[in-house]
Amino acid sequence: MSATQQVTTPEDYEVGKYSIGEVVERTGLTAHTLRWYERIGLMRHVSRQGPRAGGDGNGRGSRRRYSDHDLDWLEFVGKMRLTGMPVADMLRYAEMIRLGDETRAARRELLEDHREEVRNRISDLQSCLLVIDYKIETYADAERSNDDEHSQVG
Amino acid sequence: MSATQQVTTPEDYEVGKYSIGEVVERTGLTAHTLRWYERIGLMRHVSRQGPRAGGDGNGRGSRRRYSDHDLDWLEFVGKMRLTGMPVADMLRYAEMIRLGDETRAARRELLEDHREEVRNRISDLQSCLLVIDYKIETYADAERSNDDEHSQVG
DNA sequence: TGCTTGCTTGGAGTGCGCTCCAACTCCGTA
DNA sequence: TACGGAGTTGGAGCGCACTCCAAGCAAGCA
Repeated sequence: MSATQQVTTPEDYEVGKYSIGEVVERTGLTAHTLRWYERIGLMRHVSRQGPRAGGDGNGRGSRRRYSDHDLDWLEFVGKMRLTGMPVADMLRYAEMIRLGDETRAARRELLEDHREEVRNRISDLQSCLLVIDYKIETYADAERSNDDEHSQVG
Repeated sequence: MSATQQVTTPEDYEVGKYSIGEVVERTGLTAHTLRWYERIGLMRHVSRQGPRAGGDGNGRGSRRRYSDHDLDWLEFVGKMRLTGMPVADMLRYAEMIRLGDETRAARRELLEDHREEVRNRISDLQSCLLVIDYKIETYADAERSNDDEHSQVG
Protein backbone atom coordinates (compact mmCIF):
# COMPACT_ATOMS: atom_id res chain seq x y z
CA MET A 1 0.00 0.00 0.00
CA SER A 2 2.89 2.37 0.68
CA ALA A 3 6.68 2.44 0.88
CA THR A 4 8.70 2.63 4.10
CA GLN A 5 7.86 6.02 5.41
CA GLN A 6 8.74 7.69 8.61
CA VAL A 7 7.02 10.91 7.88
CA THR A 8 4.49 11.98 5.31
CA THR A 9 2.72 10.31 2.48
CA PRO A 10 0.16 10.79 -0.31
CA GLU A 11 -2.51 12.32 1.93
CA ASP A 12 -4.73 9.28 2.31
CA TYR A 13 -2.06 7.45 4.24
CA GLU A 14 -0.72 8.84 7.44
CA VAL A 15 1.66 7.22 9.92
CA GLY A 16 0.07 7.98 13.22
CA LYS A 17 1.51 9.89 16.08
CA TYR A 18 -0.08 8.00 18.95
CA SER A 19 0.80 4.73 20.60
CA ILE A 20 -2.00 2.50 21.76
CA GLY A 21 -1.36 3.67 25.31
CA GLU A 22 -1.87 7.28 24.33
CA VAL A 23 -5.08 6.43 22.54
CA VAL A 24 -6.27 4.63 25.65
CA GLU A 25 -5.72 7.82 27.62
CA ARG A 26 -7.41 10.03 25.08
CA THR A 27 -10.45 7.91 24.36
CA GLY A 28 -11.07 6.07 27.60
CA LEU A 29 -11.28 2.83 25.65
CA THR A 30 -9.06 -0.04 26.74
CA ALA A 31 -6.22 -1.35 24.60
CA HIS A 32 -8.14 -4.61 24.44
CA THR A 33 -11.09 -2.83 22.95
CA LEU A 34 -8.98 -0.94 20.45
CA ARG A 35 -7.39 -4.16 19.21
CA TRP A 36 -10.74 -5.83 19.17
CA TYR A 37 -12.27 -3.05 17.07
CA GLU A 38 -9.48 -3.60 14.61
CA ARG A 39 -9.90 -7.36 14.61
CA ILE A 40 -13.57 -7.21 13.84
CA GLY A 41 -13.06 -4.65 11.09
CA LEU A 42 -14.53 -1.63 12.80
CA MET A 43 -11.21 0.10 12.32
CA ARG A 44 -8.86 -0.89 9.57
CA HIS A 45 -5.38 -0.05 8.45
CA VAL A 46 -4.04 1.39 11.65
CA SER A 47 -0.48 2.13 10.64
CA ARG A 48 2.45 0.33 12.22
CA GLN A 49 5.95 1.13 13.25
CA GLY A 50 8.39 -1.29 14.77
CA PRO A 51 11.04 -3.99 14.63
CA ARG A 52 9.50 -6.13 11.93
CA ALA A 53 8.63 -3.13 9.89
CA GLY A 54 10.07 -4.49 6.69
CA GLY A 55 8.38 -3.16 3.58
CA ASP A 56 5.21 -1.46 4.69
CA GLY A 57 5.67 -1.42 8.41
CA ASN A 58 2.80 -3.79 8.92
CA GLY A 59 4.63 -6.92 9.94
CA ARG A 60 3.36 -9.14 12.68
CA GLY A 61 4.30 -7.87 16.08
CA SER A 62 4.97 -4.32 15.02
CA ARG A 63 3.43 -1.51 17.00
CA ARG A 64 0.32 0.44 16.19
CA ARG A 65 0.51 4.15 15.53
CA TYR A 66 -2.82 5.92 15.56
CA SER A 67 -3.35 9.06 13.53
CA ASP A 68 -5.58 12.04 14.27
CA HIS A 69 -7.84 10.62 11.65
CA ASP A 70 -8.09 7.41 13.64
CA LEU A 71 -8.97 9.40 16.73
CA ASP A 72 -11.74 11.22 14.88
CA TRP A 73 -13.17 7.93 13.80
CA LEU A 74 -12.95 6.52 17.29
CA GLU A 75 -14.74 9.55 18.64
CA PHE A 76 -17.51 9.12 16.14
CA VAL A 77 -17.76 5.41 16.91
CA GLY A 78 -17.91 6.30 20.58
CA LYS A 79 -20.83 8.64 20.05
CA MET A 80 -22.72 6.11 18.04
CA ARG A 81 -22.09 3.37 20.55
CA LEU A 82 -23.17 5.69 23.34
CA THR A 83 -26.49 6.10 21.58
CA GLY A 84 -26.85 2.35 21.44
CA MET A 85 -25.96 1.67 17.85
CA PRO A 86 -24.98 -1.99 17.69
CA VAL A 87 -21.41 -2.76 16.74
CA ALA A 88 -22.77 -4.72 13.81
CA ASP A 89 -24.35 -1.56 12.41
CA MET A 90 -21.18 0.44 12.89
CA LEU A 91 -19.45 -2.31 11.00
CA ARG A 92 -21.87 -1.99 8.13
CA TYR A 93 -21.35 1.73 8.14
CA ALA A 94 -17.56 1.37 8.13
CA GLU A 95 -17.78 -1.13 5.33
CA MET A 96 -19.91 1.23 3.29
CA ILE A 97 -17.42 4.03 3.71
CA ARG A 98 -14.76 1.72 2.34
CA LEU A 99 -16.90 1.00 -0.67
CA GLY A 100 -16.92 4.66 -1.56
CA ASP A 101 -19.37 7.18 -2.91
CA GLU A 102 -21.90 4.72 -4.16
CA THR A 103 -22.92 3.94 -0.62
CA ARG A 104 -23.57 7.52 0.39
CA ALA A 105 -27.31 7.32 0.24
CA ALA A 106 -27.36 4.09 2.21
CA ARG A 107 -25.08 5.54 4.85
CA ARG A 108 -27.26 8.55 5.21
CA GLU A 109 -30.28 6.33 5.53
CA LEU A 110 -28.60 4.27 8.21
CA LEU A 111 -27.89 7.41 10.16
CA GLU A 112 -31.41 8.71 9.70
CA ASP A 113 -32.86 5.43 10.94
CA HIS A 114 -30.57 5.56 13.88
CA ARG A 115 -31.52 9.14 14.62
CA GLU A 116 -35.12 8.10 14.74
CA GLU A 117 -34.28 5.40 17.23
CA VAL A 118 -32.37 7.82 19.39
CA ARG A 119 -35.29 10.22 19.37
CA ASN A 120 -37.66 7.46 20.40
CA ARG A 121 -35.29 6.38 23.07
CA ILE A 122 -35.16 9.89 24.47
CA SER A 123 -38.89 10.16 24.63
CA ASP A 124 -39.13 6.73 26.29
CA LEU A 125 -36.67 7.88 28.88
CA GLN A 126 -38.55 11.08 29.43
CA SER A 127 -41.80 9.28 30.03
CA CYS A 128 -40.13 6.84 32.40
CA LEU A 129 -38.67 9.81 34.17
CA LEU A 130 -42.18 10.96 34.97
CA VAL A 131 -42.92 7.60 36.57
CA ILE A 132 -39.77 7.81 38.63
CA ASP A 133 -40.62 11.34 39.67
CA TYR A 134 -44.07 10.25 40.70
CA LYS A 135 -42.68 7.36 42.69
CA ILE A 136 -40.19 9.53 44.47
CA GLU A 137 -42.94 12.00 45.23
CA THR A 138 -44.91 9.15 46.75
CA TYR A 139 -42.01 8.40 49.06
CA ALA A 140 -41.68 12.04 49.97
CA ASP A 141 -45.39 12.26 50.77
CA ALA A 142 -45.20 9.17 52.90
CA GLU A 143 -42.29 10.62 54.79
CA ARG A 144 -44.33 13.70 55.52
CA SER A 145 -47.39 11.84 56.68
CA ASN A 146 -45.93 8.55 57.86
CA ASP A 147 -48.43 6.79 55.66
CA ASP A 148 -48.14 3.68 53.54
CA GLU A 149 -47.52 3.50 49.85
CA HIS A 150 -49.03 1.19 47.33
CA SER A 151 -46.10 -0.76 46.11
CA GLN A 152 -45.02 -4.20 47.21
CA VAL A 153 -43.51 -7.31 45.78
CA GLY A 154 -45.39 -10.19 47.25
CA MET B 1 -53.94 1.46 43.24
CA SER B 2 -55.64 -1.90 42.62
CA ALA B 3 -58.31 -3.36 44.84
CA THR B 4 -60.23 -5.25 42.21
CA GLN B 5 -60.24 -8.69 43.72
CA GLN B 6 -62.47 -11.50 42.69
CA VAL B 7 -61.61 -14.02 45.28
CA THR B 8 -60.52 -12.35 48.41
CA THR B 9 -58.19 -13.47 51.10
CA PRO B 10 -56.49 -11.99 54.19
CA GLU B 11 -55.67 -8.76 52.30
CA ASP B 12 -51.98 -9.34 51.59
CA TYR B 13 -52.70 -12.53 49.74
CA GLU B 14 -54.62 -12.53 46.55
CA VAL B 15 -55.15 -15.38 44.14
CA GLY B 16 -54.51 -13.87 40.76
CA LYS B 17 -56.80 -13.83 37.80
CA TYR B 18 -54.28 -14.15 35.00
CA SER B 19 -52.56 -17.18 33.59
CA ILE B 20 -48.97 -16.82 32.47
CA GLY B 21 -50.17 -16.72 28.88
CA GLU B 22 -52.43 -13.78 29.61
CA VAL B 23 -49.61 -11.94 31.33
CA VAL B 24 -47.42 -12.58 28.30
CA GLU B 25 -50.06 -10.90 26.15
CA ARG B 26 -50.50 -7.96 28.47
CA THR B 27 -46.87 -7.23 29.22
CA GLY B 28 -45.07 -8.30 26.10
CA LEU B 29 -42.65 -10.27 28.24
CA THR B 30 -42.11 -13.91 27.43
CA ALA B 31 -43.20 -16.71 29.76
CA HIS B 32 -39.51 -17.58 30.06
CA THR B 33 -38.77 -14.12 31.33
CA LEU B 34 -41.66 -14.14 33.78
CA ARG B 35 -40.50 -17.41 35.27
CA TRP B 36 -36.94 -16.19 35.29
CA TYR B 37 -37.93 -13.02 37.16
CA GLU B 38 -39.54 -15.21 39.76
CA ARG B 39 -36.54 -17.52 40.00
CA ILE B 40 -34.11 -14.74 40.62
CA GLY B 41 -36.36 -13.15 43.22
CA LEU B 42 -37.47 -10.12 41.26
CA MET B 43 -41.02 -11.26 41.74
CA ARG B 44 -42.01 -13.44 44.63
CA HIS B 45 -45.07 -15.26 45.82
CA VAL B 46 -46.98 -15.40 42.59
CA SER B 47 -50.02 -17.32 43.70
CA ARG B 48 -50.72 -20.77 42.34
CA GLN B 49 -53.72 -22.77 41.40
CA GLY B 50 -53.71 -26.31 40.23
CA PRO B 51 -53.64 -30.03 40.80
CA ARG B 52 -51.17 -30.11 43.64
CA ALA B 53 -52.79 -27.15 45.28
CA GLY B 54 -52.95 -28.73 48.67
CA GLY B 55 -53.04 -26.17 51.46
CA ASP B 56 -51.80 -22.92 49.98
CA GLY B 57 -51.89 -23.77 46.34
CA ASN B 58 -48.14 -23.51 45.99
CA GLY B 59 -47.20 -27.10 45.29
CA ARG B 60 -44.64 -27.99 42.68
CA GLY B 61 -46.08 -28.10 39.23
CA SER B 62 -49.11 -26.02 40.00
CA ARG B 63 -49.97 -23.12 37.74
CA ARG B 64 -49.24 -19.49 38.29
CA ARG B 65 -52.04 -17.00 38.69
CA TYR B 66 -50.98 -13.40 38.42
CA SER B 67 -52.91 -10.69 40.23
CA ASP B 68 -53.47 -7.07 39.23
CA HIS B 69 -50.92 -6.26 41.83
CA ASP B 70 -48.41 -8.47 40.05
CA LEU B 71 -49.17 -6.69 36.80
CA ASP B 72 -48.58 -3.31 38.46
CA TRP B 73 -45.25 -4.50 39.69
CA LEU B 74 -44.31 -5.89 36.28
CA GLU B 75 -45.21 -2.60 34.72
CA PHE B 76 -43.01 -0.75 37.13
CA VAL B 77 -40.17 -3.20 36.59
CA GLY B 78 -40.61 -2.73 32.87
CA LYS B 79 -40.28 1.02 33.16
CA MET B 80 -37.18 0.74 35.27
CA ARG B 81 -35.62 -1.80 32.96
CA LEU B 82 -36.43 0.39 29.99
CA THR B 83 -34.46 3.17 31.60
CA GLY B 84 -31.52 0.83 31.98
CA MET B 85 -31.75 0.00 35.65
CA PRO B 86 -29.80 -3.24 36.06
CA VAL B 87 -31.78 -6.27 37.17
CA ALA B 88 -29.50 -6.44 40.19
CA ASP B 89 -30.69 -3.01 41.33
CA MET B 90 -34.31 -3.94 40.81
CA LEU B 91 -33.59 -6.96 42.93
CA ARG B 92 -32.21 -4.82 45.71
CA TYR B 93 -35.23 -2.60 45.47
CA ALA B 94 -37.62 -5.55 45.62
CA GLU B 95 -35.75 -6.96 48.57
CA MET B 96 -36.01 -3.64 50.39
CA ILE B 97 -39.73 -3.50 49.85
CA ARG B 98 -39.97 -6.92 51.46
CA LEU B 99 -38.05 -5.67 54.44
CA GLY B 100 -40.67 -3.05 55.08
CA ASP B 101 -40.82 0.53 56.22
CA GLU B 102 -37.30 0.73 57.53
CA THR B 103 -35.96 0.67 54.01
CA ARG B 104 -38.05 3.56 52.75
CA ALA B 105 -35.28 6.11 52.81
CA ALA B 106 -32.89 3.76 51.04
CA ARG B 107 -35.45 2.95 48.38
CA ARG B 108 -36.07 6.59 47.76
CA GLU B 109 -32.36 7.17 47.48
CA LEU B 110 -31.99 4.35 45.00
CA LEU B 111 -34.70 5.90 42.87
CA GLU B 112 -33.17 9.34 43.14
CA ASP B 113 -29.79 8.01 42.08
CA HIS B 114 -31.39 6.25 39.19
CA ARG B 115 -33.29 9.38 38.20
CA GLU B 116 -30.02 11.21 38.05
CA GLU B 117 -28.60 8.55 35.76
CA VAL B 118 -31.62 8.72 33.51
CA ARG B 119 -31.29 12.49 33.28
CA ASN B 120 -27.63 12.16 32.38
CA ARG B 121 -28.46 9.53 29.84
CA ILE B 122 -31.01 11.79 28.23
CA SER B 123 -28.56 14.62 27.92
CA ASP B 124 -25.90 12.30 26.52
CA LEU B 125 -28.37 11.16 23.92
CA GLN B 126 -29.31 14.70 23.10
CA SER B 127 -25.74 15.71 22.53
CA CYS B 128 -25.10 12.65 20.39
CA LEU B 129 -28.19 13.57 18.46
CA LEU B 130 -26.52 16.82 17.49
CA VAL B 131 -23.56 14.89 16.12
CA ILE B 132 -25.86 12.66 14.12
CA ASP B 133 -27.75 15.66 12.83
CA TYR B 134 -24.52 17.30 11.78
CA LYS B 135 -23.36 14.15 10.03
CA ILE B 136 -26.61 13.77 8.17
CA GLU B 137 -26.44 17.41 7.19
CA THR B 138 -22.97 16.72 5.80
CA TYR B 139 -24.37 13.97 3.64
CA ALA B 140 -27.19 16.21 2.49
CA ASP B 141 -24.72 18.97 1.58
CA ALA B 142 -22.58 16.54 -0.35
CA GLU B 143 -25.57 15.33 -2.24
CA ARG B 144 -26.33 18.89 -3.22
CA SER B 145 -22.80 19.72 -4.30
CA ASN B 146 -21.42 16.28 -5.20
CA ASP B 147 -18.46 16.98 -2.97
CA ASP B 148 -16.50 14.76 -0.61
CA GLU B 149 -16.95 14.45 3.12
CA HIS B 150 -14.27 14.18 5.73
CA SER B 151 -14.96 10.79 7.22
CA GLN B 152 -13.26 7.53 6.36
CA VAL B 153 -12.16 4.34 8.01
CA GLY B 154 -8.71 3.48 6.75
C1' DT C 1 23.00 -9.13 32.43
C1' DG C 2 18.86 -8.84 34.33
C1' DC C 3 14.66 -6.24 35.13
C1' DT C 4 10.75 -3.42 34.02
C1' DT C 5 7.55 -1.45 30.92
C1' DG C 6 4.81 -1.42 27.06
C1' DC C 7 3.45 -3.70 23.43
C1' DT C 8 2.25 -7.99 20.30
C1' DT C 9 -0.83 -12.26 19.12
C1' DG C 10 -4.89 -15.83 18.88
C1' DG C 11 -8.02 -17.63 21.50
C1' DA C 12 -10.60 -18.33 25.69
C1' DG C 13 -13.47 -16.32 29.31
C1' DT C 14 -16.94 -13.04 31.46
C1' DG C 15 -21.29 -10.73 32.76
C1' DC C 16 -25.71 -9.52 31.58
C1' DG C 17 -30.30 -10.55 30.42
C1' DC C 18 -32.55 -13.39 28.75
C1' DT C 19 -33.87 -17.78 25.83
C1' DC C 20 -34.34 -22.39 25.02
C1' DC C 21 -34.48 -27.45 26.04
C1' DA C 22 -36.10 -32.00 27.59
C1' DA C 23 -39.17 -34.25 30.00
C1' DC C 24 -42.95 -33.99 32.24
C1' DT C 25 -48.18 -32.89 34.03
C1' DC C 26 -52.82 -31.32 33.54
C1' DC C 27 -57.11 -30.00 31.26
C1' DG C 28 -60.62 -29.80 27.83
C1' DT C 29 -62.64 -31.56 23.88
C1' DA C 30 -63.90 -35.46 20.51
C1' DT D 1 -59.33 -43.09 25.54
C1' DA D 2 -56.63 -40.23 22.78
C1' DC D 3 -54.79 -35.92 21.63
C1' DG D 4 -53.55 -31.12 21.38
C1' DG D 5 -52.33 -27.24 23.94
C1' DA D 6 -50.87 -24.74 27.81
C1' DG D 7 -48.33 -25.11 31.69
C1' DT D 8 -44.37 -26.99 34.96
C1' DT D 9 -39.21 -27.69 36.31
C1' DG D 10 -33.84 -27.25 36.61
C1' DG D 11 -30.33 -26.45 33.96
C1' DA D 12 -27.93 -25.46 29.69
C1' DG D 13 -27.17 -22.20 25.94
C1' DC D 14 -26.99 -17.76 23.49
C1' DG D 15 -25.73 -13.00 21.72
C1' DC D 16 -23.50 -9.00 22.66
C1' DA D 17 -19.61 -6.32 23.77
C1' DC D 18 -16.06 -6.62 25.60
C1' DT D 19 -12.12 -8.51 28.81
C1' DC D 20 -8.55 -11.27 29.94
C1' DC D 21 -4.79 -14.73 29.37
C1' DA D 22 -0.39 -16.84 28.23
C1' DA D 23 3.53 -16.42 25.92
C1' DG D 24 6.55 -13.70 23.72
C1' DC D 25 9.31 -9.51 21.93
C1' DA D 26 11.91 -5.01 21.99
C1' DA D 27 13.68 -0.90 24.24
C1' DG D 28 15.52 1.47 28.06
C1' DC D 29 17.95 1.48 32.21
C1' DA D 30 21.17 -0.11 36.41
